[in-house]
Amino acid sequence: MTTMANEGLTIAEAADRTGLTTHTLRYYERDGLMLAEVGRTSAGHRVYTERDLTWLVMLTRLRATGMPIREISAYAALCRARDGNEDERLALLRAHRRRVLDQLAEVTDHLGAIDNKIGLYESRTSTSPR
Amino acid sequence: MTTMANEGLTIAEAADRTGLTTHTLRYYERDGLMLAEVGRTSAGHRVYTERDLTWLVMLTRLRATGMPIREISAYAALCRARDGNEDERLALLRAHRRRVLDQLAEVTDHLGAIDNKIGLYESRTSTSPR
DNA sequence: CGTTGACTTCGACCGGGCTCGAAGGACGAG
DNA sequence: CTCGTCCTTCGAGCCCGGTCGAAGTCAACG
Repeated sequence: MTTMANEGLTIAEAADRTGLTTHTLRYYERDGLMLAEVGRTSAGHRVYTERDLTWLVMLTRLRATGMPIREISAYAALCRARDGNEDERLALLRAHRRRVLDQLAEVTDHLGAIDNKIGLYESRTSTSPR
Repeated sequence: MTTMANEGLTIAEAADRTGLTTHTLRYYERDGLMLAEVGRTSAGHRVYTERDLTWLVMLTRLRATGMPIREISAYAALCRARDGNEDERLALLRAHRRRVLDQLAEVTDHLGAIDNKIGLYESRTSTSPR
């Protein structure tokens, strides 16, 4: 099974392209993380569109920056409710952005301290820096 | 019970000063994360020294930058084995440093994409930026 | 002395985020 | 046909990093 029709990928292809596993894709869908219902073939097999893929990339970014599944689910629900809730979505994203920035700053700070420690070891042993 | 003797804190004081819970402190100790055996009073109560506190701060930094418990345990073990294993410790820290840097870069990248998304919403709704 | 209260150990449990396996259905290749 | 592959659902299991509670001990205060 290569492509199906053209536009419309199998779950395996979607997994390939997103770097997620088929198990994870099904899990995300179950948990209401998809923006829109994932299509099915007559046989009941999932069909992913490019739109789905695009969302999965965004979803992956949100996950990779630490947004909890619950919150992504909430965001997806807002998007699904085609309403004038854009400000809510925006607020959600902005709150996330803030948290990520804070966390970046914190990690950077900790990293500095770790670097100091590394510096101490370097100055005490024969191991040359870098 | 306030201070005990002077220098030498109870677990509750150590918890206060590190921001960890007493449960977590005991858990860390059980898991071999401490640099040196934590002292005990005659009654069997833990006594934390300033040295312990200093290490707990470092430990917290390692955790906050994502070093797994296992690896911290390995590092602590190296430190406990008073040997010429400084190069191993250094290697461990440098590997961690690398991972943290990579992760910072990745998160920053994802954040950029999220910012773009935010920008789109901002340009589409009445909500003012900032 | 008795009561308080902070401590001890031990082992069970929790929440998040997957990860996996069993059982069964479709379909194309040979 | 039959085989093999890929899919389906469902529910259980796993790893991590704590988190909690029960039951017991000890020192100090009144």
